[in-house]
Amino acid sequence: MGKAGTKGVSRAERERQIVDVAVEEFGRHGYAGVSVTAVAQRAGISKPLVYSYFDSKDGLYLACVHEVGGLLVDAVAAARSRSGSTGHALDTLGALFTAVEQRRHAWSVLYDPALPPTGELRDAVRRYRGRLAAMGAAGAAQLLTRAGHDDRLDHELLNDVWQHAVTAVMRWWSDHPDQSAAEMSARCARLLTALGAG
Amino acid sequence: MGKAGTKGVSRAERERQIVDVAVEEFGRHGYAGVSVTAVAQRAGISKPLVYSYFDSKDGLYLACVHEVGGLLVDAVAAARSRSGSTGHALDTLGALFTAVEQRRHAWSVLYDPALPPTGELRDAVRRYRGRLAAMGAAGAAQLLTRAGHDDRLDHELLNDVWQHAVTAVMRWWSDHPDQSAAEMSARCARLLTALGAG
DNA sequence: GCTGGGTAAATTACTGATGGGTCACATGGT
DNA sequence: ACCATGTGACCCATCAGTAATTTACCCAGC
Repeated sequence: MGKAGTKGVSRAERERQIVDVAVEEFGRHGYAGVSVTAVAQRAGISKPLVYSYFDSKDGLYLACVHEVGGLLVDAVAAARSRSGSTGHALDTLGALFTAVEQRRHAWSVLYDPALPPTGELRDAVRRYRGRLAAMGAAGAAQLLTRAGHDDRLDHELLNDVWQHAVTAVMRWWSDHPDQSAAEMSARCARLLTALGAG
Repeated sequence: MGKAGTKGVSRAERERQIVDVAVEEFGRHGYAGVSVTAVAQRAGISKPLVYSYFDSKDGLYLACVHEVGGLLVDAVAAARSRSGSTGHALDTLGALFTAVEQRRHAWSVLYDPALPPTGELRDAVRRYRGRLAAMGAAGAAQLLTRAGHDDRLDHELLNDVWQHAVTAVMRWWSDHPDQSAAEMSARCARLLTALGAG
């Protein structure tokens, strides 16, 4: 690469570039599978610059978490407010699809199962997951109570299953880049009706 | 540690011990999150012995894959033959629960999303996943065709969602060690009926 | 019944590569 | 001249993988 010296890119702009690259890399290969060097190279800069802006690998991942966490939470909240408090699953899914159509690996950043099990990173991830679960699974709770079940652990488990199901859809979408958000919505609509759930 | 020299443990027995430990470690922390040294320590032996028996880290993981792959495929096959070719999802789940009650991390070994994307390991995992999908999702295919949908990609996606849903249940179970296999079956029965699927 | 060697079961100590993280320094704009 | 932007080179821990060696078991032949 060329010599040192500024290239006319402001810190804020550079941070956005780095986070963009990092979200895709972390989403693809997971926290453990990505090296800071790799992110720096794909962003066209050197490793110390990443550290100068984000302090550590965890700091970089944390920035990604806040980026995609905010995106997803906002999308689901907006969908819920549009379709009333009894938001159906399909509306939530559709909102997620359009929100991440340009950044399809965003979801995986929040749902990497191999994160370091301690520290601030884990806490931030859990907070965002919790907020998504609280919103996305209000409908699930309705389902259960309507069926006469109100076991607390049942609710927990159903939440987990729902979030993993979304993960499955998102990963499948990553493997089928030709599919549009609208097509994904239609596909999920077919699946949901075939399953008999509204 | 003590000196060198045999401790009166045969190779076959030692291999079983190592694979047992490795399945748990790999299931907990994923392929990338486990070092061969850690497996050796938890098995009470030294690293070179692991290499002498399994050649490489991939070789060790491969042994784990065959172990749990065989276990799971056999369990699902038996459940299917018991409940006729139109095996319901609940029977499959119950068979899985009892099969892995003593090794609850087995499923995660087959469904680690961060495996090295090339090589024999990936192929073996894909084979076992494929066999499980073919059996477990025959019922899903019925669901879709009965609802009038026969899109090939829809089937693919539904398969993925089903397998991720099982992953979710298995991970939840790992986090709730007090639950028995029977309780898990009952819980999943409640969830399935609440969802309206049979 | 002892002895001695062949072999299986083990270990300590190394190597080479990679990855997180740091330092001293270089460059460009204002 | 100053500060933000930017880099090459380095440090240290860890990890996959590999000698070289050491100990215990087993079984011939005397």
